Amino acid sequence: MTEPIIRDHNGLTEEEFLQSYDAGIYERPSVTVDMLIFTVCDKQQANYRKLPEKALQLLLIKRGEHPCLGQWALPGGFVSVRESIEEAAQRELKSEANIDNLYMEQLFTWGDVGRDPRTRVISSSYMALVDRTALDVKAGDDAEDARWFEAGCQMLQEKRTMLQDGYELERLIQITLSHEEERLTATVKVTTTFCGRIKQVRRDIVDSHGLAFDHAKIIEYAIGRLRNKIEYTDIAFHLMPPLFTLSELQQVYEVILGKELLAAAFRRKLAPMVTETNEFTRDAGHRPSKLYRFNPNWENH
Amino acid sequence: MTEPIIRDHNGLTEEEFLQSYDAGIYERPSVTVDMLIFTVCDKQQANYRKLPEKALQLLLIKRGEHPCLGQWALPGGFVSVRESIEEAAQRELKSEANIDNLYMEQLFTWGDVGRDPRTRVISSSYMALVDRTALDVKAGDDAEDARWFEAGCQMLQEKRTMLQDGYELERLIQITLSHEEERLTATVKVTTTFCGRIKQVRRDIVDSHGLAFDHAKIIEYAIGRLRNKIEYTDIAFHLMPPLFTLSELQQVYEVILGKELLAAAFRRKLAPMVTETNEFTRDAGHRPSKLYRFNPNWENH
DNA sequence: TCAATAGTGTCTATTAGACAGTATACC
DNA sequence: GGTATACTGTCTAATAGACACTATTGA
Repeated sequence: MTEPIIRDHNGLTEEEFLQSYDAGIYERPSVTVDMLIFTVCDKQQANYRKLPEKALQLLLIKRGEHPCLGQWALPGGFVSVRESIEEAAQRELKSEANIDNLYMEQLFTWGDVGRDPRTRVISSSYMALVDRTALDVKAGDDAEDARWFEAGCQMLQEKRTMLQDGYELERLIQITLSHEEERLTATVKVTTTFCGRIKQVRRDIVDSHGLAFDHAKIIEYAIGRLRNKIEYTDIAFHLMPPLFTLSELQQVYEVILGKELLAAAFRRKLAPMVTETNEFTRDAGHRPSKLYRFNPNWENH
Repeated sequence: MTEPIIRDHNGLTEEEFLQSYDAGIYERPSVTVDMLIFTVCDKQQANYRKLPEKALQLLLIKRGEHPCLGQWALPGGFVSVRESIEEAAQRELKSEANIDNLYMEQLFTWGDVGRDPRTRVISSSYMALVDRTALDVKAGDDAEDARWFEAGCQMLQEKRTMLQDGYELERLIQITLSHEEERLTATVKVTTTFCGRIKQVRRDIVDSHGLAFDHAKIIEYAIGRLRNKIEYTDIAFHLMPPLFTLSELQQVYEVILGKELLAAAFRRKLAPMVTETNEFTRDAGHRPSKLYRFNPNWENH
């Protein structure tokens, strides 16, 4: 690919141009990554026969510095000019959850002007899904400043207003994050406007108790995406251990979707995504359950 | 919300901390927006009776400066520290397509280190969908440096390699952009790795003729997203004029999905999304077609 | 009249929801 | 035996695909 040498209106070749290029003339924003690291864990079982309930958990870090000192924030940090955003996200993941190889997906890049009181900060959010049993316990669990919070997301209100040529839909969504005595809550207003055939969505934080910056918005967005993608992709398996029962899998779906599912239909639908093994659960106080493994080739039957 | 005054390990309050905060100590990347402005236009009809074919078009700008001088690029520009990313995207849209109010959605933020030879550039891509009939003709159409290119996206090769605990799927996807004599092509390699239950996707540009920077990757990603979202959302209507026939709508779906659809099933499926009017097409050389309007309330029947 | 599109009816295959009913370990 | 979960069978409703058939215009 030997291209002819092209000169610009100043008579410079590309090489000459790049040598004279001054990158410092414009003010630049800072770029950070925010990690949403989700897991599913077992809650205490009520009686020896009952199965333990599952809960969706999110890793948060207590801020030890201004701004938002003492509040809980998503793990994250600045992207250096010598690493890609993905690399920064991986680095953050390694340092916060001590995990190298896990599922990670870019969610959204948040770029409002007043997001951070220090300076202009643009932040790419990434969602990571971790199998709890593979987690290094030391990270997050005991550390004074990093904790797994049980995450809940509930709709408080839905208001529809008709306009001349469309409507406005305003939903108030409450985020709850709890870890033992600690309980953080926030309300996010999600406004969907449909005006003159154009659809627009905006998110505003109505109130936020104990959650740093605009992280309530990001968490609301992430849970929505997780709920959505679990319906038509296989991401849920990233939350499962290598061997699992179909009941456990169903519980994971139920806790994320926030509704009960019928076992028969669930099994039918997920059958192609799993391979059965010859192993069974034991000592459960009831009929043992067959253990399954994820089948990565399910999409091409 | 009067919070107690909290002091950090240096004894500073948040206000004091922010006053002493020096934003300039770290090197920062530049942040830009890249706009993928899609339309659907009518191609020449072969005979007076035939309906005109539809084509998917994308707006590209000829670069008048280094780097990539003379190549075609997505419209875009730097995000200033005093505007949000959305505002920068809107501004770019206004200046390139002269449209204020249209559908826009953030796609992905590209942050590899060597993307731009000038300096470290992180770029948020936005997809905008425009009804061609609402477009200001002066923008894009005649301008020497801005043109609508017919966009095509075709799979050239699919290769599946089995690994010990998973597989790797490598697809070569060819992007074609043409405007009269001008014809740009690029090949993007999309590698999906499924290894140890972790799914990862990466994109590499294999070759790129006439397309600036890594824009081939971005275009491939955008067309994929468009194809995907048209199946389960109503975004296609942003490409339609206020009144349209169901056949036109079907043609738009067909050109985006790259396959033919059966009219009966298509009409059944889209019926709830549209409202019929009393108007008809005329002078078509065949049976007139009823005109429909988008029904923004379709989701709650 | 006929070419070309518009629009409908219906049969079939597939899938999701509902729920009853059977199976099985462990205390 | 009783409890709690595991798992299957089957009826029904809804939906998608296929395709034949009818309708309607302008040249």
